[in-house]
Amino acid sequence: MMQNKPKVLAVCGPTASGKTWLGVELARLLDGEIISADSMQIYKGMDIASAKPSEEEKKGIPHHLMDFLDRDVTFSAADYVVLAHEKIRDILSRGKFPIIVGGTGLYIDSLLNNITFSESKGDEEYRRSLYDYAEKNGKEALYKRLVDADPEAAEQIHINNLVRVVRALEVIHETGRKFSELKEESRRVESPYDSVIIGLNAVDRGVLYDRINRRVDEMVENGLVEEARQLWQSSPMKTAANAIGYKELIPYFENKASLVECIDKIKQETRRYAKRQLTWFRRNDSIEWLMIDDFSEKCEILEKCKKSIAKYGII
RNA sequence: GGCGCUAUAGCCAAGUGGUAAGGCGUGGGUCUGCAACACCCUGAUCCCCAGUUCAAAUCUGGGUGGCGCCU
Repeated sequence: MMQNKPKVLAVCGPTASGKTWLGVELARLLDGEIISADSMQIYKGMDIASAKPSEEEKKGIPHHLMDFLDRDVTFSAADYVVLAHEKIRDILSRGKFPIIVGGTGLYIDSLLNNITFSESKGDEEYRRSLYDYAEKNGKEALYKRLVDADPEAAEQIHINNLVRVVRALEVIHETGRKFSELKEESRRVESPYDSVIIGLNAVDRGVLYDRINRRVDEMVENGLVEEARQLWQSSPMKTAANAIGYKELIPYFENKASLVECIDKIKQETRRYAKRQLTWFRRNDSIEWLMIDDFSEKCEILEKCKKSIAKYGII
């Protein structure tokens, strides 16, 4: 363990677990600034669906990498990592404490583990040709190409996972190297940070699901449907098109489903998303978990959190 | 009160004599440039009782529940 690496704090957990609130409180406590690690809050607009904090909720704490990209721009974990490292350096140079807050597991892990993504930026045309190939010859045939080119990578990617098979082949095509080798090399450089990760979760899954359901209802009260309608009628989105809360409402706009049905769908998709987030974070055993249903008051969570980070010498 | 229909996993639902499809949800998992993505794994002895038969979720009778109609 290197001694003089700067300390960085991260708050992760499933959606609706209270990350935003805890992050702000910690920032106030530690004289810190927040760097969002959320693949949707990155975008401008989409305020309600992505549950961006209001100015009031931010309590004057600077929030970085949030609300700065146009919706028609593609963004990825590789882009995120570059920007986030910059922000951390910047915050540290001003003597402030960087706090990463978000639910996008890939972003957080890539940043904290200092993953260096391969040079391959993505060749749209080649990518399309791979999908065409799969369409014409079957996904088995495409998978076979990966097995031949990089058996180690093929072993780790399921034959049905077209998206990943295509990406691996694309990287191999562009770099002339094996995907599995590049992946191996990407971990070589040690992280420049000494990170402490706080994870928020509920012992009782039902507690989390109730919060999600309630929050979706609040979003609707706050104008989610109008926000969605505007996006639906406006420019096409790239990465942002994946956001939960918009695509589920389209059947309603097209008069193919009732509003209630669509809202229920949003709740369900959000619950499933939370579950996936949990499987992602749970495998990281360096996370200090805080169970939100153990506390009746928010301040108790903060107190418990202070104790957790005190162990790492942060306070 | 009478007549008809129906009863399969949390929900929807195939199967009409040979030993329970599928979908959804749920739970678990994978994840290195779209990650709020993509993908994988996951469950039942068929309402109850009796009978027919080598063999019944599948046929017969009765019971119970639901749906519809009639007086």
